[in-house]
This record gives sequence, C-alpha cells and structure tokens, in this order.
Amino acid sequence: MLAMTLPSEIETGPSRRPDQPPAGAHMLDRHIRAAASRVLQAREHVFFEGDPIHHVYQIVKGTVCLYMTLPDGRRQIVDFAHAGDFIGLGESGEHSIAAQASTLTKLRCLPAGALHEVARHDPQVGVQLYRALSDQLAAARNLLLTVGRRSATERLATLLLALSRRNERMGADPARISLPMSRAEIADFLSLTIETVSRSFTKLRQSGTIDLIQSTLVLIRDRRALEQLCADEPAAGR
Amino acid sequence: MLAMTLPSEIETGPSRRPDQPPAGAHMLDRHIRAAASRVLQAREHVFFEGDPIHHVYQIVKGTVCLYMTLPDGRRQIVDFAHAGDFIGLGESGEHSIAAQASTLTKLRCLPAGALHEVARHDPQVGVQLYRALSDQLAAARNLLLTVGRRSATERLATLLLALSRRNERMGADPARISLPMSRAEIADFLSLTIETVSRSFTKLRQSGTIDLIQSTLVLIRDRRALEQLCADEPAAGR
DNA sequence: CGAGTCGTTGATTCTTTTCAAAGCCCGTGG
DNA sequence: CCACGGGCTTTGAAAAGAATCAACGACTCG
Repeated sequence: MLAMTLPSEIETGPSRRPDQPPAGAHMLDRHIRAAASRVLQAREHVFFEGDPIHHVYQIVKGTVCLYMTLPDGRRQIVDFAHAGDFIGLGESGEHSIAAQASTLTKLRCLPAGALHEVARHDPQVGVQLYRALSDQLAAARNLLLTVGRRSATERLATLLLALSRRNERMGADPARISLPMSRAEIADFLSLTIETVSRSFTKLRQSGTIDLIQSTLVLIRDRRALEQLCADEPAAGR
Repeated sequence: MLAMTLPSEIETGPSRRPDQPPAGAHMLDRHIRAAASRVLQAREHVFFEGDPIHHVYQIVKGTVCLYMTLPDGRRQIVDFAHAGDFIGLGESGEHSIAAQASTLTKLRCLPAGALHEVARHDPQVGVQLYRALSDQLAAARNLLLTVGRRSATERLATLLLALSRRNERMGADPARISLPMSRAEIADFLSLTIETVSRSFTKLRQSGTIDLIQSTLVLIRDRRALEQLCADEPAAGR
C-alpha cells in the first residue's frame, strides 16, 4: 500500500507559484499536480472490472467511459468522465466497474491510499471528494431515470442536451456538439442498440431538430424541440 | 487505518455526555441518538423533489423509496432505503429526488448543516458518510445495469435475490422474503409496468423458482435458478 | 356486506430488437 | 491519385418483448 506523501514531496508540482492560499483549499490540486500522468489511446482501458484498486484518476484531457457487464457480454455504460472528473472514487478492494478511454486521453494518477490519507487529515480535500462522489451519484440516478423511463428518441435528446449544456459550461458553442463516443458507446450508455440509436438520430434529423454534419458532429437546429423531448425541467423561464 | 480524531475538536458536539469513548468511532452514532425522530405512515413523504434541504435522515425501521419523476408523471424509483441507511446525503440546496415511506417507517432526523459541520471536524464521521454515499452510488449503478440490460423476469429475479441477500446479512431467513413494497413500486423500481411485474412473478412461480404465499410474501424454492437469471456473478464457488 | 384498492390474467398494439444488407468514410497500398 | 478493404453507420424487414387496454378476482377496511 502507499505511504503518505511527505510535505516536501507535495512541493514537487510543476509551476507552483508562491502566492498560494494559507488553508488546504488547494491541497488536492497540489497533490494532483504532483501526480504521475498517463496517456491512453482510444479503446485502451484504464482498468478492468475486478482489478485491484491502486489509484484514483483525474481526467486531464479526453473522455473515459465507465461500464459494467453481465457474464454473457451485455454491457451498460454507467458514466462518461470528462476533463476534470475523477474516476475510481468510493471504491475499495477491487474495481466494480471498468474504465475505457473513448478518445485519446490523459489522466493524472493519484495513489488511492495516499489520497484517502490526505482526505482524512484535510477536511477540505474530504469535502471535495465527497462532492465529486455526490455528483456521480446524481448523474447515475439521472441516467437511471432516462434509461428507465424515456423512449429511444427522448434518451438521445437527453444525451445531446447534456453535452450541449456541458459545452455551455466550458465556454464552447452549445449548438455544435462534437461527439467523443461511437454509436456503440451511445447505445450502451442509453441502453439501446446501435441500430436504434442510428434511427433516433435520423428521426431527429428528419424532424429538423438537429443536423448531422458528420456522424460524430451534431448541430442543434431546434433546441426547444430537444428540451421538449427531454422534459426534465418544465423548460419555463429559459 | 483510520487517523486519530483531534481530541479537542471532538468536544464540540451538542448534548455531549462525559462518558464518551476515546476515539471518534461513535461520534456519528451519538449524534444520531441525540437527533429527533419522526414516524411516517406508508405512502407519507419524507420530502418531495424540490423541497429545501433541512435534514439528512437515517432509517430506524421500515422502508423508504427514493424516486424521480418526469413532468408527465413517469416515475423511476432509484433506491429503496432500509433500516440503517441514510437518505438525503450528498444533496445541497434542494432535494433532487423525493422520498416516500413504503411501510410504517421511523426515521432519525439529522440537521444537515450540523452533520456536515461534524464531518468537517471529525474525519471518522466524514469517512462514514463517504462510505454511505459510495454504497448508494454502487447501488444506483447496479440498478442501472439491471434496468438497462436485463429482461423483465431477470430484473425481478435480481430484486428478489438482493432482498434475499439482505435477509441473509440481517440474520433472517434468506428463502423467505417479505416484500415491503407494492407491485407499483416494484414496477417503478425495475422500470416495468405492474402488469409485467405480475406476469414475471407468475412466470417464476410456474417455473417452480418461487412460491407466492401471499402477494407480498415470497418463498424461494430454487435459488440456483434465481442466480442463473441474475447472472451477476459467475455463481461459481457459492 | 359492500366499496375500493391492489393484483392477476387475457388480447392487442407498439416500440425496440434482431437479422440482414447496403452505404460511407478513411487509411493503405498499388 | 485512385482502387481496395475494413470498420462504422445507416436503412429495411421481420420478430420479440413489454406496454396498453380491458376485465376479472382477491383482499381490506369501514
């Protein structure tokens, strides 16, 4: 198992500036900066179901899909992790889910033991991890609602709108969505088949809701219609 | 394993008694014991989607279902909370899900602010809440796999086996399952209709896998068959 | 005992899956 | 530079599974 990082080692991070705040507000950032990083090609795995847990990872760049499988091969993607997100949080012993890069991805590797040790001593870090976990719980439950109760087209609309909103938050064009995942991944995320995903794209295109510039590049033409389909919030004052 | 709590900070809690144990191991329990409790009849709500967050609750007795709804009324139950479980963890601002008692239920009410304050000062408590949240995340993802990728009968088998295993953990008869929820709740949990749930029960009964003593009391006759249907673990050495 | 809720069963419809094949995009190699 | 091959995506037709619509039965509570 991994020993606690010594304070001196914390300083290792590249590009630290001396004007740091007094409290532990950025302790986590520091540890992350000090961590080893790892680059994965699309389709490479970060870890598999059942692997012993060594690290918690933070996505620096790219998209990672987290999935579970049944023995007969049926697969359910339970989350897509994007830049900034943590994966492997809250697990102990061995991984209960697998993580696979969807695109070229860069990760920071945080030794799990050390991270939890830090969290134990530094409430700030603990709170940060707690929040991250809460967000993942909320995401899982939202996906559950989508998969359990929405139709195929509604599911796709929900995904597109989520990606659009993500663009918005990141300062990118919310009407132009570059899909970081394949049809197969979308299918396994939305609990559909690739054929149904494809047909749903076609339906949205034919209804004028979206444009498909390429199979991986979507333009939202009618956001209202998309929101109507998701119907997650009574889309009132927007 | 766990870091020592700072003795001075432990003293902060309200209604502290002098016979406290040395470590923070029972801090959370104590706060819980000191908390107000609340009794709800079946179908009463603990809180609704959108309610401001005042408390985190721990179930003392009974079963609470947590659900989300779409504006048109479609409902997805995302979890059933049983005795010992926390509900309302990880939320902030207002509740994103609703909580409704399935049976006569007793809760302990923990003021959310105070609890988080304690967690901030006492890593033991923080870790406990973190674990509870991790468990909920794992549960949500498992349910996602079930709902997304299993057939109707498999879903029901998965639920029955989960309840059976829960009995096992609690020292009750794993072959005798007393369902604390209605068909409608099972349907909304497994993303089916009540008719399909009923038909799945019938199928399991007719295949000799279970007995239905009453609509709410199930006897497992062929556990192997049930495990086969779930196929969550290669059911090898069991 | 009657009303009402909850659960089961049946017939039909609908959505999605499955099976099958063609089209498209892209990189490779001639 | 263009032809070829392979994977990914789209489209079509048929089949399966679950939902819907409808009615009946069972249990519970006044």
